[in-house]
Amino acid sequence: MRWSQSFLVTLREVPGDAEVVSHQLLYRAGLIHKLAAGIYSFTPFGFRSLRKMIDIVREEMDATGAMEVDLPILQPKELWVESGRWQRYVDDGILFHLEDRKGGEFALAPTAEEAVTDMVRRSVTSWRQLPFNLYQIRTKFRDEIRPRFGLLRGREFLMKDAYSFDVDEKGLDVHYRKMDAAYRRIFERCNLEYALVEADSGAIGGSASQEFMVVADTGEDALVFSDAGDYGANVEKAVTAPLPEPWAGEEPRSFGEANAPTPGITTTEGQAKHLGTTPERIVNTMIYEAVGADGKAWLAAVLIRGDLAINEVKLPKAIGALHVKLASEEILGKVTGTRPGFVGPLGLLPFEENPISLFVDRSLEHGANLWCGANLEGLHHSGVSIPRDVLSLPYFKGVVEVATAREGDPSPTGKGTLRIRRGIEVGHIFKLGTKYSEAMKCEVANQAQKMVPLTMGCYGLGLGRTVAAAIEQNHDDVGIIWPVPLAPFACVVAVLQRDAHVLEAADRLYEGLKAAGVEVFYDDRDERPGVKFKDLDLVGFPVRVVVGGKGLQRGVVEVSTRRERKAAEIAPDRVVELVKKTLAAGAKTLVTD
RNA sequence: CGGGGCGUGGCGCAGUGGUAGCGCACCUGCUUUGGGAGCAGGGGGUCGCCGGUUCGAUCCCGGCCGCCCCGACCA
Repeated sequence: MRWSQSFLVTLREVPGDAEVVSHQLLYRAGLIHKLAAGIYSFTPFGFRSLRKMIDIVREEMDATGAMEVDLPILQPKELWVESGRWQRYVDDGILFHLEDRKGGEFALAPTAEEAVTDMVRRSVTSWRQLPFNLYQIRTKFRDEIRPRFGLLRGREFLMKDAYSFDVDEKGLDVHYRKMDAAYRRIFERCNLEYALVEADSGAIGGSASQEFMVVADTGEDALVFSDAGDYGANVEKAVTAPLPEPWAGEEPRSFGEANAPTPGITTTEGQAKHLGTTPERIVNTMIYEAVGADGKAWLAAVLIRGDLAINEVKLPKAIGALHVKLASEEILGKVTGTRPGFVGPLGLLPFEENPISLFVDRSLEHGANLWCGANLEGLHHSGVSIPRDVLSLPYFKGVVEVATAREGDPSPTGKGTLRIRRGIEVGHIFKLGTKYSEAMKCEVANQAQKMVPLTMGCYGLGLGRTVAAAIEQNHDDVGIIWPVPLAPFACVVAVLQRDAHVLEAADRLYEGLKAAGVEVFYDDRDERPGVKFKDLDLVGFPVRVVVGGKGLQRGVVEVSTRRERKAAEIAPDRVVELVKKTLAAGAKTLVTD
């Protein structure tokens, strides 16, 4: 492909709405265009990279024995009502939905569990037809509350989604491990530094789930790792080993003998300072409105050490609720008689005739000689002992583990301490179990002639997002440094002068590389050398061949890799061989012999 | 959904109650040609949309739409 005949337009300046580096570079290199918030076009160049991503994913999926299918994006509401997801997704506002001319409602699918389960249940009747794994690579739609960062969080995006079907959990394990291995190969082929973390399975539901995260400072997710290398989790899911207890070995003092005023001081730090203690000794009491699986609302009080924060993703599961949110100050006032800052666990009033449910975070289970709010404006109780004063309360319901993991906390594996980094979620694999097959009656006869719901897994991988993540990890201050497998073209030939003999030499090199099977682009534009160098660095061709009059006089052209940007002078007849060797080695450094 | 910001040529921006300007990009010519050239000439904008105030609105006011950031939320 010659530049002079291609549709490639680079930008000198960054469009104002591009915030993160992958977005800026995709834009400047002329690979994508924004059509609306979170909706992007791929140019021919951008699409070449996306296509390579597609091919890699397809190859690795096929290699596992998974079979490609094509499921509709436009899906009838009834299917989504059947699985129970319609209301939830509409309420959350994430589902694009529309009506046909007769008033029938449809969803633009954000995932395809329903569609694939429907197809399977109509075709499969016996365990003998199992197992299998079906995947597709198709556009998905999600009306994200806040699309951002270019391809990293779009409302329309390309995703590979796979769904495995087994007769039992054991079969699911096999599929899950295969997908895990395939994902590792995919991200390794893309030259990505990635990490595996345990994740919350969120709205899709199910038991085990793992996220594949590309480590990048611009990532939207916080990841928790053990520095011993044996633990990783999304911060939403992360747990720690029990924290050191500052009160260990102390004799519990009696309750309330040193009650102290804390007038107008509502922050934990402020109170600790005022009371001459540390935040670890302050009990924070948070009142939540919880909604249970039966749709009933109730109130929960959760106690946590003052130096810790409650993880509101972990909380619902821990206390047996579906959703939680912090109670309004009005409700808070009704059950505690005070305002935030002075709430404590003792003497909490029933709410609408139902006693409040009290939970204690593990960090406080053995706590002694603590301070807590007195449920009176400006007063704290002293000498609080959790086992003595709190665990005995009639509305105490249990000890839970709901603290947010922090940098430096001990790893739950017992080895190492936790570190927090940021990452971009590029893949997510779930063990769904029978959630959808039960809801949608997708059953087969097992060997004992009993009808059983199929055991499912689902495996998502964001393709555009992975391409963007690859740029986040592979760039410098002048442009993209494509990993060879994702580069729009592996190699570029640039001609510096349009003199006949120079052009002729460049043409010959370009044709020679093409004939040798190298994916080569040819910058044959009538531009000054400086312009070309800048553009080629920006677009990020892994290997560059520069043909100029001065070099030709000495019988050489210049070859370099984008990553090193160190040129070597090479005789033209050796270029094809060296370029091929360099590309085969990943184009990190130039192979010159 | 709460808070903040922004909509002016392809991109980045300035500006004014009296018919709109700069830089980059683009076109033509000449000179140039190894890291975003110089000079000269030129084309391109219903100033997001609707309404109001005004003799007159891109500017002031109201509404709407769109976009970006922070937060909440979120496979």
